[in-house]
Amino acid sequence: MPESSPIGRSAAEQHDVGATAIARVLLDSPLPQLDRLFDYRIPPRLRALAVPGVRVTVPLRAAGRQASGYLIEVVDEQSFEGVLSELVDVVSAVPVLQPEVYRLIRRAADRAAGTASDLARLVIPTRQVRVEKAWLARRAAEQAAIEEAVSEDAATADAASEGPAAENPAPEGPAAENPAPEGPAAENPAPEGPAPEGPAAEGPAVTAPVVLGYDPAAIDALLDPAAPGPRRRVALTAIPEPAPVPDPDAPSGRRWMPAAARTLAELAAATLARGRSAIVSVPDYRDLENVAAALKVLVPADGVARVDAGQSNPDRYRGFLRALEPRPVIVLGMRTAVAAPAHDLGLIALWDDGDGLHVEPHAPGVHTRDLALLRQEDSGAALVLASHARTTDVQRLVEVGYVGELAPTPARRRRITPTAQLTSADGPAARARIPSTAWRTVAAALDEGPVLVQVARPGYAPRLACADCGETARCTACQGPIAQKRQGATPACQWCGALAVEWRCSRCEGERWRTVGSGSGRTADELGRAFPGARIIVADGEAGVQHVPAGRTLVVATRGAEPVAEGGYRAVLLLDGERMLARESLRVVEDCVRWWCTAAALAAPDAPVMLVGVGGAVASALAMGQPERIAAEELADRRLLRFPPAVRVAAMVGEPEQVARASAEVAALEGVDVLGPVELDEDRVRAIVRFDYARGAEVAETLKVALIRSATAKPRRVDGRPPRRRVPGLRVRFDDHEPFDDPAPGRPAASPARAADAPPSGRMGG
DNA sequence: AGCACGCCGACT
DNA sequence: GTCGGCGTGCTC
Repeated sequence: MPESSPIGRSAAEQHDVGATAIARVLLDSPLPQLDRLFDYRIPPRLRALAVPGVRVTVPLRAAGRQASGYLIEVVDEQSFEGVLSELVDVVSAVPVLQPEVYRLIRRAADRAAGTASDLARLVIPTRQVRVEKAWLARRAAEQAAIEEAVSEDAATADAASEGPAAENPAPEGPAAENPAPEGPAAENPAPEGPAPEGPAAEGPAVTAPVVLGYDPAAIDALLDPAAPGPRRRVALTAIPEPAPVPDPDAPSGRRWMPAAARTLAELAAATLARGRSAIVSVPDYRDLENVAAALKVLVPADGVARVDAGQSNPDRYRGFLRALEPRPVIVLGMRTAVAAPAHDLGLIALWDDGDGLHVEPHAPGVHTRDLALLRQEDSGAALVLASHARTTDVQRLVEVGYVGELAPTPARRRRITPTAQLTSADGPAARARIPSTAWRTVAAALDEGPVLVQVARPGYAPRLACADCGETARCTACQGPIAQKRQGATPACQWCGALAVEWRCSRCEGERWRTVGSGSGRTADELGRAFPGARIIVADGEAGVQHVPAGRTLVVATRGAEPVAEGGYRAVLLLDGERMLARESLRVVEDCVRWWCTAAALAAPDAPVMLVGVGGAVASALAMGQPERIAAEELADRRLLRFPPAVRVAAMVGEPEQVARASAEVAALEGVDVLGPVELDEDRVRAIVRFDYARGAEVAETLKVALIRSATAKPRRVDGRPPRRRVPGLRVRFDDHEPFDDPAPGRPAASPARAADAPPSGRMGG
């Protein structure tokens, strides 16, 4: 594979002038039948620009005569037996799809019967011509400066040496006066602002690459390319505490965040200090801001490339181009960060792989964790799968010996105390669903500082029922669940938003309803009565809370919306465990444990954490501070049932004949079985393929053939009727998070407030 | 997606 | 013989 750089070696340099240079091109098309490389001759005028990774336009009979694509490689001999066309143009000199990333998306697409171009579109931001021109000009200027330096003093070892520091000095900053080429951290001063905690930094604040709270030998092995695989790929259990990071923008000069964010930043900084790049991928924006804030104290701004979708297009492209430069960088982003370019990748760190946001909603729906695993395998970088609560997927990797385990010192384990739900007592505490022991603990903790109460749902009353017959109240328009947002407010449908003004019970025609259950608002009211004198704050997604004041403060938060309190909460109470566990889903237990452990990690190190109303093996593992055990038990259950992640799955949706044919083809393979089909609507069915990991390649290949067949099949006339529309086609999705859930068509897009009220979903096949 | 190509029925 | 409708399949 030829070395590539943003300027790059040209085809002319790689090949004798006159020799036939062939460009192999990935077309930018979602059609599965076009998902392979096409050969084109490179005309002499384009030889200098035609390097791997650049965007090109090519002639393509049909498809509007021309298509765009990416030049993947330059070869001497064509593999297509026929007359080749010529490249029409090289769109820009920037090699946006480098060979390493192409290999990644190619393999990811092959695993999921998807197309590489679908993944390329996700992973490469849209081109911004102005941004690109500025970047190219700057790079050219830097190149010129280097050449000048070399000619002025050819004997200078720095300038002549290989390696990122010499190749590419920072454009501004005293890089020239700082001849300490020990990696990029050494060549740039830290940004203005307070020095990091710990060992005081003198002179240019180069932060000691320390990862706090973990065995230094284990961290060394992790970042040592010579260490054995399971020491370089680890399931890292995060420190379950909040941690302070210096932040000049914060009122107190410090910003508190889950310690995990700081750990990720420290790992990335340590990698950068070793002269290699790091990728940090987090599920959401809050995590991203935290890691960015932690990185700010550890590395110069120039050392970080942000590549998240939340940015403006120009900013995103700028970050992407920074990642593309041939010198080490920390790439920080969400799902797509794991597929970003990065010079000499030394670390891939993924935070909280169980978070649903790591599932890519766009085709082919590849999970960030799988992309990270593939990238690790190809690049040989270290891999950190960090979380508070291990997923069954990662547990499987641990059990097969592919990844090792890395946990903070045992003293830092977090014990979550199960607390029985009281049944008969009365009073404000009972009405607020708080057992008396927990009430006493919270009352005492409030004297010392803020207390967190986690509840399952936002709003006031999450469910209404008919006052006469008890039937759950449903929207008269769309059958959605009806909830009351505030006390006294008119209830409204959670799906379509219609106000339930002239509501009637669908069973008994009753006209009066009553509330069932408690949302965050109602719980807050009740807690106010149970703890008079405490200030109550509600954080439920709709009302995002950034700052928790000190003093007698009770924070009532829905899972996932918990704010961080300075120094940590003095107690954490997890209230609706039983209800959370009642959700019908393959991954309920994993999800619940993740929500609980994430909230528990916001408590001060020695503060009590209580889980109300949950018993059994889950509660005892949490009581021992060993959520990993739960993952192991869950995985054992899935093995018995032959459910993911013990096996892989692929959902096939489409017309009955197509699904039946594809089903028959995959079912013929060994180690493969098919569940269904079940009817989805009038003309679509769904079947689910289950297969052993070792059969993945064959299953994906077989389904890709079925997809091509479906995409190229012409509409067939039915009963001599005019050409029937061929809308549905066959759709295939691998390794769905909830493979047995109904897609429930017609429902409005889930918002955080509505997520808990997802329409009914049935599990099938077990 | 579009467009050529080929097979078959109906015409000069 | 040859024209043209439409279904099939390919795109370097």
